[in-house]
Amino acid sequence: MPELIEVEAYREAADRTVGHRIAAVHAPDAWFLKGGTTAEALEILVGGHVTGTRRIGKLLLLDTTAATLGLRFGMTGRLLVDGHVPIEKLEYSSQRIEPQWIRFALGFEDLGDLVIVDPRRLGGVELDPDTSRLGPDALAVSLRELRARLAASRAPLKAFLLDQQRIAGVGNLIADETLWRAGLDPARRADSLDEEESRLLHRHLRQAIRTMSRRGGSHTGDLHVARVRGAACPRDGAPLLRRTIGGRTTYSCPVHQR
DNA sequence: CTCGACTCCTGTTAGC
DNA sequence: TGCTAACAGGAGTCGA
Repeated sequence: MPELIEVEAYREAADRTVGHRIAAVHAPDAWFLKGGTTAEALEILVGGHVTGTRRIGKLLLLDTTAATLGLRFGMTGRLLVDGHVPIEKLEYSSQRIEPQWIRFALGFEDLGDLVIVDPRRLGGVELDPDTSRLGPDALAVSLRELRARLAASRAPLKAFLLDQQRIAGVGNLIADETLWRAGLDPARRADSLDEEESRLLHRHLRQAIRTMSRRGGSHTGDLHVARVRGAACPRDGAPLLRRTIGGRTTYSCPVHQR
């Protein structure tokens, strides 16, 4: 699913639109418009041009001369820009691109469209979204800040990592892969980590994201092949635990994750 | 305030 | 073969 890794690929693709004039807005699905945004309100974008792109966690921001447009992809949202498909394979989503799954599009002068295809409609589009409640991006957070935030949370580690207000960009697959690599039990209270464990979490969060980015997506982790019922830990062969933590299916190794 | 439970969306897949 | 029900998770809301 689109986590930080996929959204960063989307952002790089969206960078093609910088400097191009917005000729049309296509918003056929009112459900997809969030935060009071309407198709009428989106018309203010027409005539302006894109000045830059940003990403905070899983939120992609298109800065334009008229307003900032926030794009969210939920679990099955894909971005197509000028005919390019940044992420070919999206875990848990269909490989096909059906016209009825087009939830939003921008038409550009001298460039193809920017299109959001989202079968399950869990993503959304919002004008000038509030970003003040998002935590630091998972790739940018410092060890000092991570440690401080861990110490302030009694939530299970897994829930801590999934909470976009604490750390932005981590979804279910990055969370499980990171904790598996770090050897930390997803059910551990966040504030129970000592300094060394905090360091491990910080290091493996960055390394896991970097490695999976290089491989091409959040589904390319070493744990991922074992994210099925009854599978064994790829590291030590122990039967993996399958639990619901933080409201999400969580796989972990009872032997090396403590 | 913090945290967990619940809800929404719908294509895919497992199972009868 | 054809159908149903479970499942997937990002994000917001609500209540203890």
